[in-house]
Amino acid sequence: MMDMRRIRDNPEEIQALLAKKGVVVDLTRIIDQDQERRRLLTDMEQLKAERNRVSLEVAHKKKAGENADALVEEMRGVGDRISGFEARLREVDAALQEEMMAIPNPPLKDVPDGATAEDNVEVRRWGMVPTFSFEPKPHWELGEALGVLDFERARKIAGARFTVFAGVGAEMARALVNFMLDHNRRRGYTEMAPPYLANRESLVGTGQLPKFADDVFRVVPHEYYLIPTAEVPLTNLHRDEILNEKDLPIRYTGYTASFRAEAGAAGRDTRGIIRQHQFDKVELVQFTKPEDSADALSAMVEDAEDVLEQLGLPYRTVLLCGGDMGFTQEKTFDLEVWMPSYGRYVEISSVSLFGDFQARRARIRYRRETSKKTELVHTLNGSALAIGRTFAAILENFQEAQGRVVVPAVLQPYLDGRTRLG
RNA sequence: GGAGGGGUAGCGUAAUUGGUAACGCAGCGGUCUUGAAAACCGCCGCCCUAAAAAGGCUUGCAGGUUCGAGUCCUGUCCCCUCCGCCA
Repeated sequence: MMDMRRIRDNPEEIQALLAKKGVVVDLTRIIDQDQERRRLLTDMEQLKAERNRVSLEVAHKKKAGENADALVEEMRGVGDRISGFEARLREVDAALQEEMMAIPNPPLKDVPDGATAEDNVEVRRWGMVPTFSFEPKPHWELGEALGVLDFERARKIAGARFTVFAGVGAEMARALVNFMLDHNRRRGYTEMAPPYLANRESLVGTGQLPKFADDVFRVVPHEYYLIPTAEVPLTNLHRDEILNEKDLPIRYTGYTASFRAEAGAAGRDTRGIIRQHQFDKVELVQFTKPEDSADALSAMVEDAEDVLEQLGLPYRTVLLCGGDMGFTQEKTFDLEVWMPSYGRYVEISSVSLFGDFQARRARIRYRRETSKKTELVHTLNGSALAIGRTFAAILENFQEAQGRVVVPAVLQPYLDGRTRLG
């Protein structure tokens, strides 16, 4: 959620920034609502002040054995007026809240203009795109032939867009998780293993709800949601908390499964394991002071990039243009791994800065040592990395003519020294 | 799931028949001291405000009764103990 004061002070600037995300909003109504809200609030508080004062007087009189009926009678009317204000305030508040919840986080000024992924700006490219002396196979064919991916049986168990990692495949998926967690831990992140189900409040906090209810799985009849990313539980670790300045930055890494309904993506990436209802991911989450968040973003991008470099996978890093960004982000870098079957780079990590947008929704603050004031923290997160897509990239990039696959050196210790699949 | 007990500031505890949240510890600042400790004084929940004053809010959460609710009523969440079930 945005800072209302920011909207009040610079509506034109906000509107221009939101336009970068392709969002057109009329802020004048919100500004009017906010004005109305604050007017009601001050009027009501004045009445409450009167009530508090007179009630105390009643108490004194009664204690002294005097009659206070006149005052009580007078306050009865005040009480009714307060109730009236409260009711109206509730309405205005709810309406304003709903509007505010629906406004995306405006991108930072240095986010490039553009409408689609075509307009993203490549900032870095690493590694050699492999060339093959034979016809390379897509990962779904390699995986089935090697017996490490079983789509058929996953369909029987759950349905489309699910995969069974079988045998050595399961081992390698787990090796990837362990490798990434160890990697991130060595770079200063504390490992956390959170719940995979979260309540409504948590999803509102990170921004998935109320607007994107169609994208997440809800566990009926309970008010639980399957987490669409570890960002939800890891960020909500500190919801409704006031952190100590000296504890910042706080850095977490965690492995979880992630669940996405992908309601709008029917027909895209239907083959293979690129787009699944359930996938594994190792996530990075960070809480920083506002002045530190920009540097933290760059560092987090490097942390994720290093995972790919350790694995030897060719990738490029792009700065997303406004039109390709999500609802909650104010700046996002995507890491895209080379995927031979696609003949292009495919997103394997997304590293984002959220400013105080999530912190305001989730009430995550810290106390400044100097001023003793509470301020909202900045939150960031990024994948390091998506396990399924990494798995697919390894199969495709490191395949050999006979259909065998070379295991990256850094994974071999996690696989009893195994050098190849197949 | 059932029965009972309990949620008050970071922690531990108070609060006459309903009368407007108190105390200790910890923490912060200060006095004193060569330094430290002790002692003493002050601060020590949140919001609103550029800030302060003033004001409002705050006893898990949401409602209700009342001039006034930590206290009474309803709903709900969480924790503890026991029973049941269970990886």
